[in-house]
Amino acid sequence: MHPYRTHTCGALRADHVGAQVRLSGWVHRKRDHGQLLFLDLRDDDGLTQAVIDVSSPIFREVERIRVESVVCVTGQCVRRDPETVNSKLPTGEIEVRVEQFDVLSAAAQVPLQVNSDEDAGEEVRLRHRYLDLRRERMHRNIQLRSEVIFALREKMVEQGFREFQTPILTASSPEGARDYLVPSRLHPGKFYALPQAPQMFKQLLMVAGFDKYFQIAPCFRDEASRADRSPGEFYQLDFEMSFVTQDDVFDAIEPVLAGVFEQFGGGRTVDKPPFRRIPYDEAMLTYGSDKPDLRNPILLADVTEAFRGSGFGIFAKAVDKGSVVRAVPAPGAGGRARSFFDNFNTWAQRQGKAGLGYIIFADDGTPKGPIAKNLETERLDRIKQAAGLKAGDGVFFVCDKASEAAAFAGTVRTEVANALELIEPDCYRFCWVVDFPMYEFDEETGEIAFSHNPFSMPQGGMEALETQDPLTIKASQYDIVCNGVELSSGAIRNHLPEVMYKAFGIVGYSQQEVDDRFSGLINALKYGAPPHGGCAPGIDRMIMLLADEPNIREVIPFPMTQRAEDLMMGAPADVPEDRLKELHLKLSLPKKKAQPTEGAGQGGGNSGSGAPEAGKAGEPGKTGTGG
RNA sequence: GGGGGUGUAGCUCAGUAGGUUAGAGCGCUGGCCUGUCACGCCAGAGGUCGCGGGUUCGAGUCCCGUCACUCCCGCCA
Repeated sequence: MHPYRTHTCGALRADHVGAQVRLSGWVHRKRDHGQLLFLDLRDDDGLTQAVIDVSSPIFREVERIRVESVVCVTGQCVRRDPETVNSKLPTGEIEVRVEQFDVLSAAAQVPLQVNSDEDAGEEVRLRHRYLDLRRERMHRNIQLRSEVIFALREKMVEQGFREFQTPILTASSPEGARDYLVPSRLHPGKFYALPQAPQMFKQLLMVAGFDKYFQIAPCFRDEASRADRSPGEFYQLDFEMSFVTQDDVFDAIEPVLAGVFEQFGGGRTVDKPPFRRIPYDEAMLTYGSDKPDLRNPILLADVTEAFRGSGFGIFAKAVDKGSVVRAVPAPGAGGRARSFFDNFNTWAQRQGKAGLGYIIFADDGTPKGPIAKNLETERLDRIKQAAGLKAGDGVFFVCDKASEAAAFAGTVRTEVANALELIEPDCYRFCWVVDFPMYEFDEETGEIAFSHNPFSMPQGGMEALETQDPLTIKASQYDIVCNGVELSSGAIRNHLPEVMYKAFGIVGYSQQEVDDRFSGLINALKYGAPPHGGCAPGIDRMIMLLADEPNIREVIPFPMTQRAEDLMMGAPADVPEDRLKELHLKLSLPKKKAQPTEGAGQGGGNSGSGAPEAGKAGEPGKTGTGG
């Protein structure tokens, strides 16, 4: 007999009755009746009940075992009496009579309860992640993650893609997020950067003639985290294709995404390819967002003209000064109490906005509310028409500069739909947002800047760059969005060096600077580069959607805290002086506020992390180069 | 960098208007219980109320500072 197990804990069924079996696993739960004891034994595969009674010489020993200990149980698989069958368990028709019992590893009292759905605090969960991951929900999430990634690989290969690896130690990429840096021992004062994405490498693979690339790519960014943004590192399904148009890219990835969501979406409705395509400008106007949630039926409307020169002075004046008015319909809210609308107004003010005007159309169509009193019937009709309103509806108004109005109307759209419970349940709604602007005006610097990826091909190519106002040029840039979550962005790339120089010239880079900063890529483009493009959907976010988790850390086995610390491993950590010396580094730490040093660490007990208290390690990253 | 929330037993939380001995459930320890499956019953141990300072006759509660976790803005595809 195998020293540990003949079966896994989810395997035994009625047809195993009579067999001599051996199971190993964790003691999930104990039910001690004094003369009779039940043990639920758990492993990756499932749960099996083991039973022993007082007549056994090892009864006392089994009785002493603590939950979460790892044990090996040997005995006969027996059928349960019909009245004691547990229909909730796949193994519920049988149980194992304990004849031999070996403790493989005893557990101390656990700091969080594995066998409970009760949520533990995030800090405890992260500090003892191996215990947290034993819990059913987390265990399922991580298993799902594995299956989704396998399916993605399978489907990408089916589409003719090949998987490649690209360097982790690489050069700092000039645009975008802050890099994580790795000091070089052999090159004093120089640093590698961890890739924010394998962007340039995948383009170089295209130049190298590999037609279709993909990678489950780790990406590193030293930026603040959010509920949907993992601190430090995350994964993308990174891919790139040669000799393609935007439509070819969409055609390639849509079946992969739709397929995975179909397969793992738990029966929720999934949009069929081709997904809707929404131009950026329309997205901002109609949804108030560049990542529209299509589950939300509310469509915004521009009603600026209805207020121009109207009796509602606040808006009329603002419009004269260049503001716009966006209408956010609240379908069916006409019957709601006045307080429903006023609460939105106070909510808006708490957000630092001027307020949120509204009109209520009663069931007989009578317009009510302070704004309605100041508008003539023609104006009201115009608003009704533009926003698609009917009797029994409400409508909110956002009045502000165009960009702010769009963004806030988008927020209101979400809030109103939530309040009215209008979000379509149990579905995945996909769309592409296309035609992003190539450039934007940077209010802070007063200069023109790339609005997204600088390596995208401007629509209209060289001619557009030479003849158009830069702020009107669109990029061949697109985002894929699911349920209002931005899964990724992608682009048809700029593969022409002259166009590249020109594009960078517009934001103030000289040819020399472009050569200096992107030498790898720009040189490669000079030796025959295929037109190419791709995209990189975020894998963690996909799994988050599939697992229906509100937080991305719930689908990552070992995430860091919001401040990018690993509480379990103690990273980032101080390093000994001689290691710094070897790397030619000298610390120049920020001044600490004078503060009596705290006593012993707050970890207390046997946290087991082994991390020395080490005071408050100064901000990492503020390292100055030596010599 | 800024704003919000949270921090009380190993875990999840309650703690009323500042008042004497800080509670509950789970877990833990001991006892009882032969068909439970969130087993049940009885008893017990366990608390620097995150930390530091202040106000007060008196602080878990009020004030200031600080730390940690978290949500949001900035930032970031």
